[in-house]
Amino acid sequence: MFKDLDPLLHSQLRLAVMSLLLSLEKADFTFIKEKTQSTAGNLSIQLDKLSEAGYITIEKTFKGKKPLTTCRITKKGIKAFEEYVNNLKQYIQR
Amino acid sequence: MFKDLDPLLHSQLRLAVMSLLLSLEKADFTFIKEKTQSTAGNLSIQLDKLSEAGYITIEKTFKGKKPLTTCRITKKGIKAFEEYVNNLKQYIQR
DNA sequence: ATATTTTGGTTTATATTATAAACTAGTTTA
DNA sequence: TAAACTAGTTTATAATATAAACCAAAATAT
Repeated sequence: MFKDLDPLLHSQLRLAVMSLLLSLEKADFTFIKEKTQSTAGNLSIQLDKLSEAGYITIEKTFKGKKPLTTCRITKKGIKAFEEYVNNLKQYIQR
Repeated sequence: MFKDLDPLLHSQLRLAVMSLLLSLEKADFTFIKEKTQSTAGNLSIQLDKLSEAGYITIEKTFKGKKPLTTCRITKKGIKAFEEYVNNLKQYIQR
């Protein structure tokens, strides 16, 4: 009846990150932080978890002299997101 | 951009309970336990939290000699659920 | 030139939440 | 009458989220 919801995606911040990346090709740390209104510490940890799971890639470079962390969603991440949304529909569809 | 998701509803088990009650008028403990595939202990705690928040009512009676715990969703619960779903749409709508 | 603040993060500690295991009280079945 | 089952609750532990503290380099102000 109720399919399990991927616990990695069933988190407000991680879901927001995935939602952003899904429509954006790529996004850097600061941009994601602003859009999701998260603290840097929390975002850092949640990005690591998504990366750890293979749902996003994290690339650390420099823009001029400043560090730049760029995130992208992976195919695996897109698939997981879609499945999550499908499962979630069972819970919220009236 | 991303509205906060009511943390009380952003939990797989509590959301499933609310989803059930929304379409069912009332449901007893054992029925909810079966439908949600949850353990009694976890369900007991999550029902208390929903009740504590005023999202459901819990009525304890007896069916013959056995205890019977009946749950119903409240108006406040329905409203909270609808708002949760609305907010959630920002995250999952493609 | 040097002290102060800002940027772009990470790490560590703590509070919250979820879950499992153990327990209670009474009932039915063997 | 002992064993097992029903219908839960309570307590302990594991997992998660979050905040606070920290770090290094760069930019800005004095």
